[in-house]
Amino acid sequence: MARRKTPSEPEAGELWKDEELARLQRSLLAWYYASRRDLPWRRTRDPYAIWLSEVMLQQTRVEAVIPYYERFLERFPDVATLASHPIESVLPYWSGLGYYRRIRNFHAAVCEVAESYGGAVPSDERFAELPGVGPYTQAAVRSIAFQVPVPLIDGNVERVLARLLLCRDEVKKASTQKSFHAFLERWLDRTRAGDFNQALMELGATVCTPRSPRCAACPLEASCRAHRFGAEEELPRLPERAPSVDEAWVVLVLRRGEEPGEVWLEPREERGLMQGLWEFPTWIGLERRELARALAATPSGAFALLRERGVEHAYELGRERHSILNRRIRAEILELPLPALTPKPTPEGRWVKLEQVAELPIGGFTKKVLRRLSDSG
DNA sequence: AAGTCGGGGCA
DNA sequence: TGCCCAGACTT
Repeated sequence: MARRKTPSEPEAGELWKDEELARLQRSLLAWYYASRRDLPWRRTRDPYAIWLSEVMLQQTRVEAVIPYYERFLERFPDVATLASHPIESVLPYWSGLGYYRRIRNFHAAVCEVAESYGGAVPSDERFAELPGVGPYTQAAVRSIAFQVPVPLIDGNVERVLARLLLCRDEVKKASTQKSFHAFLERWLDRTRAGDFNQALMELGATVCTPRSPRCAACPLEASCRAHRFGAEEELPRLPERAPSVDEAWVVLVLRRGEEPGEVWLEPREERGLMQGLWEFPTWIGLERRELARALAATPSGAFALLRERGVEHAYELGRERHSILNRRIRAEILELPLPALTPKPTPEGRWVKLEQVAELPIGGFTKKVLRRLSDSG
């Protein structure tokens, strides 16, 4: 009888014997207890803190999250504290971390927990109804903070399973996710779901890495089908990424007053990219050729662009590289002496004391420019 | 199912 | 320079 894919056909995972899954479960957990990293959110059992860590860790590396996590938790240690502060005073603690929608959703969700759940994070299915809580975060918080026996799938788990099962389908496809979920339902240690889930992610983060996986150190090596066929590096299959685009910025720094003085900042629109974040006036979208030509001139080719706009003098503060999503940005930062270009406070912008910039939400690039200003006095 | 949404570190 | 990270939401 010919093999054919039907919904009733056993999922790939069901080809594994219970006995082998039980053995792999034990070696994975043993490895985890012996090798896990000491991370801040592994030192707490507080659902709020664990939830915060999971939100920060979305699409963001552990090392990048740690300082933000500690600063945020110090300022907003619990549901009641966070819920009692407006989003405007919370946003600055996310400045530079990226994906700013996450903190807006988290704040809204925590407010809902304060109002509708008496401040107690719900451990049941209602948790998944909160804004910003998707399939991954729902399973992560419920299993890690409440020991609810639900499996989870993140980028690490996708990689480990694609290799272990030698799955050549795109891991993001709904059908692949479904078969991974079915496999995990069998493999999951239901008495220690939180540890099991973290073990799988930890393995993906530290051993079963995207490139050069350390198979010799892997507790699943003997059973890994990709390793058996030397196919580790080919997996997992991910959807194609949009090609990156070069972008050139000219960033204008306007200062006034005694050092450290004030700088002129403008808020981004309340829609689209980095909504509501404050930034220096910026000319964006110059052609690479145009900026290259401008930068090639002396002392700064961008001055030519300024002259076209009636500005005669400017100091070059330096150049900066930055990346936002698929954009690779090269920026030239210019300081314009007043009154070369003197803006008036409007709803679109205002003077901000340098010591008070930290109270405004800003992005990673603005942060880099500000660091330059304080470093150079 | 595809597009949007940050930023950084590493081979 | 390309890759991808403890994803969720909108269309």
